Amino acid sequence: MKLNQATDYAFRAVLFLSQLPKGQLAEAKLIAEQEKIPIRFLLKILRLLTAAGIVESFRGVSGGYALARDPGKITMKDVVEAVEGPLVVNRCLVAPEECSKNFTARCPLHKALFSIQQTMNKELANYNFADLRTCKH
Amino acid sequence: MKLNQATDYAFRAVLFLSQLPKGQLAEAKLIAEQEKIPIRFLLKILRLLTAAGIVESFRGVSGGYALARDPGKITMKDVVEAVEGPLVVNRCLVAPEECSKNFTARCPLHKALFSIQQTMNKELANYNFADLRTCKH
DNA sequence: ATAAAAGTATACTTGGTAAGTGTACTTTAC
DNA sequence: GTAAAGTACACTTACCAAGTATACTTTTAT
Repeated sequence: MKLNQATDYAFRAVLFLSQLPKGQLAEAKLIAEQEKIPIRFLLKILRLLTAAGIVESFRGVSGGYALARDPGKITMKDVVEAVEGPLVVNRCLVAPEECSKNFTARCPLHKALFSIQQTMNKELANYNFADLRTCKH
Repeated sequence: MKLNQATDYAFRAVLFLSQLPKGQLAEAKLIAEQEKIPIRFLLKILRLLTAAGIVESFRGVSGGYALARDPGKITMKDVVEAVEGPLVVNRCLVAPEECSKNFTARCPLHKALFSIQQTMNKELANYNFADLRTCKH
């Protein structure tokens, strides 16, 4: 029940970009150094964030990365989903055939876990990077 | 960000025991069959639950397992912690030296993740097995 | 007393996945 | 046209989740 390391790095990278003046790019190398993230691993993560439309990448000399939209419009949930895919608290929630009892909707555990997952998603969606940047919350 | 399979099995085993008349034992073999859990794996999980004081074990012929206390006093959080240990949403929350920025308390991400973890714990503690047994919630 | 039915202890296996690397390629500014 | 950026994808390594094996102990019934 833990977020993975890539997600943690992604949080830091997005927070870093949130702190830049609007429109300014940062190269992967700079982010990696500042946030102490292995560069090649960061590049991979940045591609996930780009694919998800959270950051924008610019190739070529003096290229780099910037947020693709206002940091107030980027939540921790967005970042988690970009890196790990949708949150799944228990495999029975996504694969009923994995459920040893498989009567999904009638299983009280299933219902409880689903509700817990919803809470988790709501909570993650509560934090946006404009607030995080300025240490609100 | 997923609970592991052992925890899922533990939920089912505890729910099963919650449904027994008070004081009645069930052998591991019966639980395993009913809940479709590999027996040797279940035995291992039952030992964790026993060590945590959630179930009570009785050895010898006509031994078995029973809840160690009222199902209303056993929450999903208790079970998760018995099997996986305390919930840790991000490793920086438990190992500041793992945090690439390591100024723990001042890191806005740290604060956010900690608060999310707290919410998660509260939510898990909200579900007890007396309610789950009767499909409340 | 002893055999059978239960749980206990501990070590092992296996497969998958997290985390990180390597090599080769493409785009763009100068 | 070359150097500085990002891209693509394959590979490695190590750990850990999930499950299995072997040997042991406790208890009850006969």
